[in-house]
Amino acid sequence: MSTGESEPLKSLAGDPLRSPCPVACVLDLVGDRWTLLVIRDLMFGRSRFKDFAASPEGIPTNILADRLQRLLRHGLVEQVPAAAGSLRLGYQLTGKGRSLGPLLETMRDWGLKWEPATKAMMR
Amino acid sequence: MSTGESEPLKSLAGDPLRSPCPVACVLDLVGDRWTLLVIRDLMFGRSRFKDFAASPEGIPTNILADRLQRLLRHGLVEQVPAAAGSLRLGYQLTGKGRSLGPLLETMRDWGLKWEPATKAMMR
DNA sequence: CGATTTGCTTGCAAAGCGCAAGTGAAATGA
DNA sequence: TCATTTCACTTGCGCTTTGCAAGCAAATCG
Repeated sequence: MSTGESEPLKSLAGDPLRSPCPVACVLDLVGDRWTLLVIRDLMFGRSRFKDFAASPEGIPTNILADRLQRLLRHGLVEQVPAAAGSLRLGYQLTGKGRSLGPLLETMRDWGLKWEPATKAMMR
Repeated sequence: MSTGESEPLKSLAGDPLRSPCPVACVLDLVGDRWTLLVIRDLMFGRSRFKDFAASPEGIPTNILADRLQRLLRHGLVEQVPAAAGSLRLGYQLTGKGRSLGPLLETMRDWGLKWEPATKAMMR
């Protein structure tokens, strides 16, 4: 049966997709000025709220809290004990999150090539 | 001589950089929900304002105008006559803009792998 | 314990976004 | 040629998001 109304597409997390385009879908996840910087820090092995907040770009703490929630919701990040026997939780990338590595590398290489004022950090 | 104040880094286009990180620099250029969709359309050979506006994501025309200006300013896009003998102008990618191809492909592949509701278009 | 650090939340002003409507120049067609 | 339509924006407006500062309770440290 058909209603004549087409259902809006839904992402895995339940959010409506703007279109079936995979690029648009990725942008709905990480298409802002901060999210991929947090993921970059996670790739470097950082795991604590304060570590992300201490990065040189200076992400506001309310934005950081929001982005971490969003990454948890979408399964890019998970929470683990911050240290052995600690009550606090830290964050780490899931397989899905880690698989954004090539995307970050591609962005890094493009930035290095076209913006001479930038420099890659090792660690 | 030194003032004790460190100058804020500037991008090629003169905007201040948030940090020397090439990833942060790229995000300052294309880190939003629309810019890379316009570049995607340009990669597909589209060149006119109305073509971008007609894409299924439905970019608002004021945002589109703003993003095209910004892409021009940063040298990712240039203007050319829309047709032979036409007074109107169309847009096309510069070498710098076209070199974002691998980034879009990486995003597309990630989206296809992790969001089953998406589908790549050929042309 | 008391002091400090951490991981947030809240309040607020400013900026950006999204929708709809408007505008003037260019192209089209009769 | 001249009316009509299309195109490429621009404007206005309400809403959301952002960014900064301050506040706060729980966890950790000394």
